[in-house]
Amino acid sequence: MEVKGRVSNSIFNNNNTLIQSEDEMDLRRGPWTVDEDLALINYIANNGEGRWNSLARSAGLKRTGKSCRLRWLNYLRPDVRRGNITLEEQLLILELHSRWGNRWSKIAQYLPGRTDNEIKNYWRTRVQKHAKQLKCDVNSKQFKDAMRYLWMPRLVERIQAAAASTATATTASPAFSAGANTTVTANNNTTYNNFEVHSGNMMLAPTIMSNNNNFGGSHVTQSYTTPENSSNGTASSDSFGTQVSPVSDLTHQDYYNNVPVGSNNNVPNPDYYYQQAHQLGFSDCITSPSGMFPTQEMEMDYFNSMDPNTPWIQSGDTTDNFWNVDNMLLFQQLNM
DNA sequence: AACCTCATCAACCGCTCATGT
DNA sequence: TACATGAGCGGTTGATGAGGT
Repeated sequence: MEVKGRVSNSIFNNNNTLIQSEDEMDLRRGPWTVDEDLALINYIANNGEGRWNSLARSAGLKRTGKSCRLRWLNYLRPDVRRGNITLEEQLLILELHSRWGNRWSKIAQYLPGRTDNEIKNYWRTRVQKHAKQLKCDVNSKQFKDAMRYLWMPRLVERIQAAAASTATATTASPAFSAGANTTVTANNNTTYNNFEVHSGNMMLAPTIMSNNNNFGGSHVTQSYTTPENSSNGTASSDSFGTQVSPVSDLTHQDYYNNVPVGSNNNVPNPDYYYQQAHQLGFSDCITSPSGMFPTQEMEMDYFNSMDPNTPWIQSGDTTDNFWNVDNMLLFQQLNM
């Protein structure tokens, strides 16, 4: 397939004499062919990259310099990492995006081998999908809270679980504790079914058995203890001193050096996210009534905004759903 | 089998910033 | 200092394939 298009600049020689006007040029657009790729790779191998407009001409490519640069950086570069975004990478993207917003190229610097384009695509297709499911804007406070206090800790747990299952032949330690009651009554007598224990803090599931969507004044009156949690309340205060460096001048290695790791030593400590909330002034984080949100207000905002028909439980890709198969099973057990 | 919908991702576009003259 | 050019960034588009009906 050959797609021809106009270019934005005419070509001049060293004497600034017009060699070829825009209209005379016959530039290709659209998908790159294997031959074009080879031409670009060979040229860069011999001459290096940079000066993309002249490179395109010298390499005999009927492409704009921009197009060559993009093709090289996003696809042909030898250190481009391909394949699915890992859990660790997902976590990092969420974390860094919460700091920097849509600074894709900056975020990409912290994910070796990943391109800004790839991260941007990930964000648009996966993350924004969740926002859509929750019927809230991806930049809204509610969604950011959900991301920080639901999604990210969940990712950390799953990373830990994966690491644990790799490290030992035994079953990965469950992030959830059985035996918790299935019904919780709030101050306003709203009854919540279908909750789970989440890193020792109870997390309300979306199925809220209430006739009243207004959470005014409500909070959950029970808390739960898990093996992980048993140390949270006491030890975490000591570890609050661990901080990630200020945003501006972190290097990629700095970042990894500063994110506290759990006992596994390879993965971040899930407490980290709760600790960060604490540092932000949400000192109720760990002991909040529901354990889910740093403040009751956040919890109310979040649940008030939720549509009871939100499709939280979905089939398909479990790598980025809040509710994966494990959670579903627990969910069912708790409600038998 | 044909059609439709949706997710994914490569590629393009317009803009800004940096650098050279 | 002003202008031209190249490089890079973020937003958007469109081709493609997978899955559902």
